[in-house]
Amino acid sequence: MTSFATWNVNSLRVRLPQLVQWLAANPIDVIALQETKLTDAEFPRAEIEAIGYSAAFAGQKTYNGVATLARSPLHDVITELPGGGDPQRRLLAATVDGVRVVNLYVPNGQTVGSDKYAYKLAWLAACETYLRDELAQHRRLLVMGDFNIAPEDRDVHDPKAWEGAVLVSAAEREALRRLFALGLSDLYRRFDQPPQTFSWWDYRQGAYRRNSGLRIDLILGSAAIAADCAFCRIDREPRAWERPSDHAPCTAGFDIS
DNA sequence: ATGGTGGGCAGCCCA
Repeated sequence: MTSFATWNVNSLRVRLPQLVQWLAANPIDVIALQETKLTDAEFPRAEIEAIGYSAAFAGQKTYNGVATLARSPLHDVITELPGGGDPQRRLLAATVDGVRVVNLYVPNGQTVGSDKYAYKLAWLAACETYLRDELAQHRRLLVMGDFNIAPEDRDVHDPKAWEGAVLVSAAEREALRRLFALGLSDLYRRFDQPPQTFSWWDYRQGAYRRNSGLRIDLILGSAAIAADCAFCRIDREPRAWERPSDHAPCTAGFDIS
């Protein structure tokens, strides 16, 4: 079994002890991290190597930042969407053990109609073009990260309250559907799952305690790797730890022959 | 309640 995970840690500096704890308890081969909020110079490489992982990272000061940790070497690393021009560090691709792994931190979008929302949709369109190319080159492709989009109403604790809002709006879901249409499937939905399972809960108003969450952290797989997927789950336990990230880690396991 | 909480960095930005 080879296991891949994704986790928006909301500051790797703050969450490093929790990451180390979680990796000690879970046999993870590759983990994609988002919102590291560290420059590359500040990346805790020694601490990561000490627990047996190599790392590739694309960081920036204060905001965003992605990193991919792996027990095997990371090859052919890409740190931005082709064409460049975006100073925000939101994408990191690497090949590990024959699997192309794309780590995404999709823009939040703030509110429908805002400049940040337009940036989100433009970013997703550029990402679609990029992923089409990656799919043409790699039979086994995983795209995982914080998509900042709940794919369907069943991924939303209160669809009526959220109707039309950012993270669930029709244009965002359509952009995500276009990624699926490339030949990527939401691995979580390949299995029976308990209802009302989410990956993110707002820090405010006791959202986690009330399970007022959304499933916005996803693992997408190309057909070849999806066929080998044995499980996909969300581990909500770390969200209940002291001083948690607002996101839970999501894991997919594969029988890769 | 155009609030609420948390991270980062210095009175706001961003989620």
